[in-house]
Amino acid sequence: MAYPKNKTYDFDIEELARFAKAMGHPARISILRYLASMDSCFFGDICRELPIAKATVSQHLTELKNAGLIRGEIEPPKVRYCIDQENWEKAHEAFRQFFANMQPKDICCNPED
Amino acid sequence: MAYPKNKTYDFDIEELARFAKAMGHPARISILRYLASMDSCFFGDICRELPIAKATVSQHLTELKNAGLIRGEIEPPKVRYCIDQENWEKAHEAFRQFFANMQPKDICCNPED
DNA sequence: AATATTATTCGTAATTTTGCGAACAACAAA
DNA sequence: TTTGTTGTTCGCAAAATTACGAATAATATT
Repeated sequence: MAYPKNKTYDFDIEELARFAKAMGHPARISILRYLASMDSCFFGDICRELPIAKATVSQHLTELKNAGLIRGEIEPPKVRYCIDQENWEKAHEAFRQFFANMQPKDICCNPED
Repeated sequence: MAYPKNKTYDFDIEELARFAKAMGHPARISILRYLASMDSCFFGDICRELPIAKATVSQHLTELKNAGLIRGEIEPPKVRYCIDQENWEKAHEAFRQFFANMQPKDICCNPED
């Protein structure tokens, strides 16, 4: 049995999957892209960029925070959000390595194509 | 819940989210990494690498196929799987651009850190 | 024809995700 | 104190995800 059937995966794999999962929704990609294009902004600014209710935006922000990709700071009565630089770099590197792993090939599966 | 009809996102954003979502599970990351390390292999080989039932592996493979990241070819009585080179490159480029978009910053949200 | 191998599909269940409006909390302003 | 602004949380519902064993299909072997 090549892989012990104990239902776990290596840390690197779980970490990459966690980052990918956090990015696995267009609203969250939109949020990240928006935040990445500036220093920081308020919840209301993000909300105005998205075609969904504020309650839902708040939920997506929570998921991104839990994944470590963004941070939020209370500035009464507003909340300022920004990219979490450290984990953003971690994610960047994880994806970079993942794709770099691909070996060059001649032909795959389908020689007739 | 599939975004309500009048609430959509740009194609690029949806595409990146779709790739990310497909990568958002450790089993699928494992499969992709395994396939990326070789030319191609059979279902049984993939199955042996994972700590989950074959029915579940089959489901994950279907998701990766639907996302366009892999392909499967029947070679009775086996099925040969491989990375879909074209879409893999598309995904690679999409992630690369996404992370490249980040502007360099001095300090974010938390000057006291 | 009967049997073995390989992988998908079916049926089902538990959990998570996505979404919204309403209610709420915290603070500022009038 | 009352009102307004900002954003989170609550309560709920629909849909998707993840997982497994059993059944099935397709082919090769005996």
